Amino acid sequence: MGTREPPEPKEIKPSPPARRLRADASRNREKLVEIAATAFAERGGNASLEEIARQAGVGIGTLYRHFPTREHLVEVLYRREVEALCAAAEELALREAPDVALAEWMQRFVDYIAAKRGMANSLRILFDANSEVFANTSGMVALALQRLVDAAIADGSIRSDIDISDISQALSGIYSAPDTPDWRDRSRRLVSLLMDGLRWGSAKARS
Amino acid sequence: MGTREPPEPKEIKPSPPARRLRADASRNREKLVEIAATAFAERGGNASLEEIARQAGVGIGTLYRHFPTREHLVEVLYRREVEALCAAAEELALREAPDVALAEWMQRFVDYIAAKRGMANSLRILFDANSEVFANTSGMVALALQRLVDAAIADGSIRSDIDISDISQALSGIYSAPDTPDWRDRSRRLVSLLMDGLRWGSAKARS
DNA sequence: TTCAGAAACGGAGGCACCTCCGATTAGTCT
DNA sequence: AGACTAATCGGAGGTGCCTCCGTTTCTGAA
Repeated sequence: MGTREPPEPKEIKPSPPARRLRADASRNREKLVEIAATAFAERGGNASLEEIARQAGVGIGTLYRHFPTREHLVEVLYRREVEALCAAAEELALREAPDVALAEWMQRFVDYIAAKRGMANSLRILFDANSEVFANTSGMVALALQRLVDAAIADGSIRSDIDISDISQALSGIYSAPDTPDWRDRSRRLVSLLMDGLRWGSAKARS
Repeated sequence: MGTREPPEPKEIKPSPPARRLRADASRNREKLVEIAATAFAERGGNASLEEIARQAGVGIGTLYRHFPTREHLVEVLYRREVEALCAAAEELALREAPDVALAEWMQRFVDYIAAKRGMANSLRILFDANSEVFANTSGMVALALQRLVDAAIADGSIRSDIDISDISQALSGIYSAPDTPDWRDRSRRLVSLLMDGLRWGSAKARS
């Protein structure tokens, strides 16, 4: 399998008007994204596009029309997952106590990032080609985190003298740890450790 | 052309004993390196290995036996060029006045790095897989630079209150400038500007 | 010089990438 | 309903990657 240079970047740009897709087209696109999501999750950035097309019951040409390059496809999947992650934040905020929601979400975030390791290269290329993607998505994630943190502070369940950049940095330490078999357990412990730190000195702890 | 992830790193390690190659083998290897050097220079990191084998009048299998991965080949070419660069330093030191030698060599260095832009990806993978390569080669280059600078300082033709890390940083500013058509002219001017700075306040300038 | 074994050769084959274009079909107009 | 057409489909085809293994070439010892 080659490890060639990226081809000349071939503009990854938003398709301007985006007239409504024909029924079959949008069906196929949907199916492709679905299949691609699991394929990339399983096989990492090396998933075969032909295999994806085959599993989606679609010709390779159709895949390439919808996603002219591997990076287009990666972009769509990436956005999709970021949105899911942010949606999870809102959902957790409604369902759980603020500090529990925050803890749970941080764990998901770490899992999510860890899963992306195998695609580092594709993502790097994507961000190079279209830095907007990175700006948008990281903004969304920061916003989700901000809300969870604000809620937990307002509720008095975590201390108020930290901000999300502190937390981001702590999280990055966790997910960049070496990739051992017990990685996930370790990261769970670290996240809960972090949470304990956040709870310490909170209004509730003081009371 | 794919932009897949790197395959699992497949050990790029020194071949320990390296028994003498059979005559035909070393002939072929030589030819391959030769051809590959120009192919990579022209087409960047995307040069086709099959094309290289073909031009060398050799089967693709032969190429892969000598260089099991693209990165092995890149490594050999890279080392070769670094050695040439260092050899040029010695040669210039003998032939030219110390400050002229330094100026000329810095220009070559910048050209050299600029030529490597297209292979950034392959080099990155190579360095990840075998960081020794990077350590060795950058050490060699630093040493070459050190000698030229020492000679020029000893000779009094440049100031003595700088060290090579200052110069390295200045050079990196030059070669990381945007890749416009007049890039080379600009870099020549910048190098000569840097040289003037180095000469200023030197023993000779003071006298 | 001869020859046997080791070493090297080289290309067929299998998979993947991506393009191109004739066949097919969804949606629209009469 | 039926015809029209633009959008979509899908796969053949050319190229590249890399592996595998039967064939050829070299070399050192007899």
